[in-house]
Amino acid sequence: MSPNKSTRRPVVNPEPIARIGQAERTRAAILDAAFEFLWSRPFRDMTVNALMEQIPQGRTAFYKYFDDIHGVMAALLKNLESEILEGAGTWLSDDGDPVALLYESLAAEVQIGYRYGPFIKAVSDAAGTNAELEDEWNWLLDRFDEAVSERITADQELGLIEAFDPRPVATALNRVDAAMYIRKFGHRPRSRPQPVQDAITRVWISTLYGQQWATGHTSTLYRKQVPDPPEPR
Amino acid sequence: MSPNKSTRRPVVNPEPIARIGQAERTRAAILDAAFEFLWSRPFRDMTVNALMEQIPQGRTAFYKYFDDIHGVMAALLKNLESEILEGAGTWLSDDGDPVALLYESLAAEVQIGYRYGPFIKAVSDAAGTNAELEDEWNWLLDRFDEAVSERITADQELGLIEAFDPRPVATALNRVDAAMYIRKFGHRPRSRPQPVQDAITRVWISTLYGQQWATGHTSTLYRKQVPDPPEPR
DNA sequence: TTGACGTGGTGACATGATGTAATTAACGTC
DNA sequence: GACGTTAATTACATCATGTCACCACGTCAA
Repeated sequence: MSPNKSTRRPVVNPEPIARIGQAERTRAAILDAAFEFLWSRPFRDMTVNALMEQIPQGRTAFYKYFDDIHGVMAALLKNLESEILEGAGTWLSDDGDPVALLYESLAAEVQIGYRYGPFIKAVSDAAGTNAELEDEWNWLLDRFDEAVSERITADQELGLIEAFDPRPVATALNRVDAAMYIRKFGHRPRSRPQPVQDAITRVWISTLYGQQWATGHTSTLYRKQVPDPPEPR
Repeated sequence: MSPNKSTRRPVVNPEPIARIGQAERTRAAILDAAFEFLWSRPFRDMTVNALMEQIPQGRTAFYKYFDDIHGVMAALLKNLESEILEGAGTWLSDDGDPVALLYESLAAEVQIGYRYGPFIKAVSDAAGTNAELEDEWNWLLDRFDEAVSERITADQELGLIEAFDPRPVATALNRVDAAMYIRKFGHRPRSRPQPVQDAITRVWISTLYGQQWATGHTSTLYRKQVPDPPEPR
């Protein structure tokens, strides 16, 4: 292991010890600043300047870590992707009463949609301004469509769901969810999650398993004449 | 009625005759150029420059007619609004078999969604980049929600639709449509309209009137193992 | 100790889109 | 022929973006 004169340097520990992780920390600081920014302001106001004013480094340091502002969104989306994906997995894989499992899945998904509402809206907005990000976002949504589609097919073979072309219906149902999260949870103050969950659940269950299963699963009894005001906060 | 010397000028015909309408024609030319642009390229590429290169006037003439590029989108949206609104009116107002009327309404709406797909996507994208336009777009969608909600309430009182909070369900159903048009008809080549119409129809009818009415109204028989390729064009 | 090297960061600059202000050309009216 | 109005242009200021050359600092080998 003794390096001779012609060896440039040992391959181990190539980076200066004291500065290891500095790049990672700066990069993480940018991502944090972006996420925090999007919590209170729309994506359209998020400039490189606005982000870098929140951390000690100057503006151009940004370009050491990301190509542009959409690169930040792509990175944030990737971070979140796993959490989003695992949230709604119950109905997609488990055995048991399909209606009950679907209900549980949707409830969990609505929680995630509520929690990340402003960020989901930001990704959707950002996708409109950048082709690559649009592709990634659509690709993620398409994976949902595919997963739901497969589950529909399985239940159709079991006779639990009527025979119809599953893919477009899966797309339609998934779009309900995304659109509702963006619309109802995208801006603060966010709407109350319960009516959103009830509506989504009703649409999914009615479409897939039949109306008779839908009513029992809306957790609040609906009484006419009682409007529901948006939640303060 | 004879004007005396102190009268500035007669109120009639205040503009020079030969140039009457020039402004209107230029404005219309800008709107035409914008619409044509959006037919083949995404909103994010539509700059003032790109628009004004398509007509004889120079770039800055643009600002005589619109505040910015979003002003163009707002004007286009207003032009289209009437057509969009009248298309889906059948189910909302007429008497007769509600399922059949809903089916007709959705079929008409899908036609409009197909025809204006790229433009609808452009409006949606533009709404993400401008607060005023976002408000107008949401306001238009909300009017749909309100109209559908009223129709649901009416049919609930007739016992045709189960009792549930109509507003969130109306929102959810309308978002299915908008999201599907944007996703399936937003880029060219557009997807075939029929599977979209079938899926939307199924979701709406199942949710409102019950699954048993849905199947008869999907116009193509679904056979498994037959994938549907996107339409060329 | 010293000099080469790699890392993280900065300042100056070029670019491109935007929007405004002063100005002009055309034309009709009086 | 002077005047006013309208449509449009030229010149300019601004702002966000992205790149490039350079620097400061610390490590390591000689």
